[in-house]
Amino acid sequence: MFSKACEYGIKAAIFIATQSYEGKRVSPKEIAQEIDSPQAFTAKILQALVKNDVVSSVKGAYGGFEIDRNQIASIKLSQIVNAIDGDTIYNGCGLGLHACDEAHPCPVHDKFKAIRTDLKHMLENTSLEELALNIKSGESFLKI
Amino acid sequence: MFSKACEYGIKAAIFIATQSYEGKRVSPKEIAQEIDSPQAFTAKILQALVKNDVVSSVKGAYGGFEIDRNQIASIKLSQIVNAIDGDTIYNGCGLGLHACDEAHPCPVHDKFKAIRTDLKHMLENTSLEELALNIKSGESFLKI
DNA sequence: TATAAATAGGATAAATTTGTCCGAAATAAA
DNA sequence: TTTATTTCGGACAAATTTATCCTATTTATA
Repeated sequence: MFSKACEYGIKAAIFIATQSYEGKRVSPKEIAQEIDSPQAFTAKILQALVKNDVVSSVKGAYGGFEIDRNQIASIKLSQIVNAIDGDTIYNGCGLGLHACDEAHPCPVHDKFKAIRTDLKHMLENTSLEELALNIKSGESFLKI
Repeated sequence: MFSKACEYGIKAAIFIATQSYEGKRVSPKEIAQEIDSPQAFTAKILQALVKNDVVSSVKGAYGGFEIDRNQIASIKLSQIVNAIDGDTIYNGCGLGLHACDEAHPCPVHDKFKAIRTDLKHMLENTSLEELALNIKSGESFLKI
């Protein structure tokens, strides 16, 4: 569904959020351990999240990655997915046609429409807050 | 959503079905032209569809690919997707966790569940017949 | 100011997916 | 039986994604 990079990005953002609630900045090393991902690759993905204003970074000693506590609730899954994979998952054609639309649909256009709309809606209405709180409460997990 | 190979496979199967209704066998060359795909790569994908009993092939002169007219209605999209991409799209974990289930869910487990179930249901209930008939009637298109 | 710690970012490598090429095997027709 | 045609299948190549490594830059603290 999503690229590996996007999976790591989502998990990283959730972990950073949980730590930011406690006023802690985290390093790519900690993040990679916590979400079971390759460290250097994760660091690259974090750069993309910083550029797209999903997380913020502080360079130098005592630096690290964090998310403004007051913004966690307003950050949606769609922002993270967009930052890394773009919007082709829920906007592109299911069969890869370049110009697929209502007037010129691919064979599965209508069939996919509902599913993609649901997916889009879900991504746009799922906040980092609820995902992070579920992790903190032990209801869900970032690895294994 | 699907791999390029899977997109080509779905379109190829639809085209073969339309031609099989008219008793015509088709070559990878014709298929590739009709669905706008790389010919040799398409031929490889056709082999996978043959192995998984989605289409049948006839070797030698006057050979080609075809689908038994009486089976077109009973072949579902899910068979094609399974033959090429496997079932990870609607069975694997949305965040790539190896052992994600109800008891040990990833943060998006429940959010994805409905969407993936819908996707699975759609793929299992969409027949090659309806897709091929829509192409024949000009309601949908395989390229551009 | 010097030092240590941390992210940024470019270069590179490995793995996977996508795509090509060519000879072997099969088959219909002359 | 020979020939032309066609799929099969293995080897190879290109492109993309995933992953690593190293240096530059930034910054808090001593």
